[in-house]
Amino acid sequence: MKEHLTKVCCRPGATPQEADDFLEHAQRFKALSEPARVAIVNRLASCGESRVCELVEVLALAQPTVSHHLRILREAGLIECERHGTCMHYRLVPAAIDELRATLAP
Amino acid sequence: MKEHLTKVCCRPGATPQEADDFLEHAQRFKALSEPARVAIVNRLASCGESRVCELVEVLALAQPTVSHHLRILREAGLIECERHGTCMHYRLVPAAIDELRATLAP
DNA sequence: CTGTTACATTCAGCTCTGTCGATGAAGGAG
DNA sequence: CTCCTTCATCGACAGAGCTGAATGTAACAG
Repeated sequence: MKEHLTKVCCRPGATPQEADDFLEHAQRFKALSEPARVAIVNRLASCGESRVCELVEVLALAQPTVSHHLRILREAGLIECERHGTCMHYRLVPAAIDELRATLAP
Repeated sequence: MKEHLTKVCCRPGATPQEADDFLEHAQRFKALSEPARVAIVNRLASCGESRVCELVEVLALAQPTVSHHLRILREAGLIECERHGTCMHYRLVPAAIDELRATLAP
């Protein structure tokens, strides 16, 4: 798939670098392509930090499902976590959100 | 799924309206969750307009596949089209891109 | 040590989605 | 009218992704 997108623009210099960018940007957007994950990001943006058990209660989803979504957001670099005793505290990575918004700029 | 996301934030006023927003935002992001569609948007942003046959050549994908992606972007409101003889001319809807970027604002 | 709490991972079922060949529809060209 | 070009739609298949029960892991209490 990736190598199919190597000559995408009018200008001659458009090549494999752009294909990588398209793939990377798509992966970032895919992390936000699920309502539950948008809700998690919204919650973290509002409250600053949340534990997993709080998100489970708020989203009304099973705990493994929430952990799955948190993993996807974490691997996309949009959120990060830190242990506090037995609890995991999740929070946004503002720079990643800014970067994602920048990819939509004209 | 939608009704699961009705009590997502700390503040008491967070309710079904937010659930709808999460679903709507997720659908917009999903439209950009595929490298081919990111490439299409990038192409239209660079060139202003493109015909389908041009996109087929540039993306190296089958014509039904390209039409499929164009349909998803069109139904998401991110692009629009117009007939010119036997050709369809596709272009971006800048307002939709702006709105999408606004949903990532703090 | 044992037990408990909080979370991650594994596994299996199911749905959704990307892909493309075949076909259909619409608009010129002759 | 017929033929050709351009694009949309249909149908089928394979792969990806969401979901949750069961299980594993880490940290703390006693």
